[in-house]
Amino acid sequence: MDEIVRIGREHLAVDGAAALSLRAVARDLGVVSSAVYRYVKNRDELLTLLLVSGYDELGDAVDAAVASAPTDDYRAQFLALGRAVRSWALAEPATYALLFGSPVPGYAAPDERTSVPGTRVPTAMLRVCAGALAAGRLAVPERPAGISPELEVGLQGIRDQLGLDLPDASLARGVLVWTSLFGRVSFEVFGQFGPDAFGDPATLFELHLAVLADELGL
Amino acid sequence: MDEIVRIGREHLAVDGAAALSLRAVARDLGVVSSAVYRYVKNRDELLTLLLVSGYDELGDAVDAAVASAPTDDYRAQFLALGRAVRSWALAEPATYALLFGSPVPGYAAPDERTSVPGTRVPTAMLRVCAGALAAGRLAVPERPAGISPELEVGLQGIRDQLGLDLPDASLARGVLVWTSLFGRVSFEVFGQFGPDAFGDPATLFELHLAVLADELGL
DNA sequence: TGTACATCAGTGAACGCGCGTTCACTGATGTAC
DNA sequence: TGTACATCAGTGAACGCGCGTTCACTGATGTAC
Repeated sequence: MDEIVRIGREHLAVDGAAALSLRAVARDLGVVSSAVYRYVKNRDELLTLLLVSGYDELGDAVDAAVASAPTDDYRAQFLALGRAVRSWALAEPATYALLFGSPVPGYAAPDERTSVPGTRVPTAMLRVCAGALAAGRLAVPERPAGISPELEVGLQGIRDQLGLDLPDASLARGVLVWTSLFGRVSFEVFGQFGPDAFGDPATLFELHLAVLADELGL
Repeated sequence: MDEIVRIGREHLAVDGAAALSLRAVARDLGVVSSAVYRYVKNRDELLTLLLVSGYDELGDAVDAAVASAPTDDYRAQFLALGRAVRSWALAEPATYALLFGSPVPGYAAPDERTSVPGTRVPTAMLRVCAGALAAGRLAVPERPAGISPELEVGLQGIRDQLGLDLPDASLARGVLVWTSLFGRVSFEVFGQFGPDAFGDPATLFELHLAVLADELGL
């Protein structure tokens, strides 16, 4: 039942991921704790369910945002993506923390169930870049000198996995912009900016997003 | 006793911050659990102690790295800072997670004890920029159009607090680079890059750091 | 040099709590003939 | 239309666990005279 997932997500917000308790979910479900075991194998599986549900919700929000921008305006698509990430994170801070905060101790996400939904955002971002490249609208940075053979293989891995044909320099930039975006959002969501938060975080975010778009070559 | 802090940090590594237990620390200390209360008021205070100890260790590492770069090479100072952050994070992933991961549920860090050590890294970074500016070696970006009055006040707050005279455009960039650096490091430390990690994360980090230095105007 | 006393580190028992997980079970609902 | 049976959702008791925190206490160490 996705009632379990819904309530689980609520509990994430109150207790945090590490303290997520099957018993508490059962309580809110109005059911005895052992009943939950009919639907969920154990606590780890509940976490996995929440993880996947979160990744999918974020992925949907991002895809919708990108799709709502003009098809030939790649910079606008990236800006929409960035805003969607921030909005969703601020709306769902607890689930965001589960996905992008510190790992839950003692829990390892099963790759086979999380890796696809977990890469939807970077995939969408690089697809925007690939679209811009195809349209001759991507500024490809000069190839940096220090690319090692191992790194070349790694970047090729991304290309193969996504089926996108971006040059190494753009891919490397893409990874930096991806992590920068989430770093920027995490600091805001997790309160690292301190109590004042620079007065106007939304405006500051717009400034930052524009810099990231430049950096990507859009 | 800083024996408590030492053991507490070890436990962070095994159990994570949310599951940090006074009893477990006492056990490793070879002492009955109630004995710890002679030194620490309660669990929250232990967390605060660990937080401050972590911030200070990171701050020391960063300051030392910056100081070891040539005084007139501001870009080298920034690169040293970035490498120090990454090295320390990889060496102390659990403490790093306490400082920069998801907030511990039910625990709010007391501002009066954490705000000073907590701002050492961004302070050091902006000091490098200020040095470069004074030496005429900082490329100040064009002032972005969208700076709101509230944001202007917020940026002025940073200037006042740090006693550094950097233009708004550089400060805004500084905040982005700061969050980007930690975002990039967090993804690597928290395993968000997936099992392969792009083949050669150290080289990729160097590439990224160079881009961030450019972005800062160094 | 010796005695009286205060300080202090650590003890051990106890409190009440919530947790994950297992197990044999009840009773309602649906299906087959 | 009616009966027999299988399926299935949920029950409730129990297990053993570790936790934070309080409390009255012991015994060693240090200080004052």
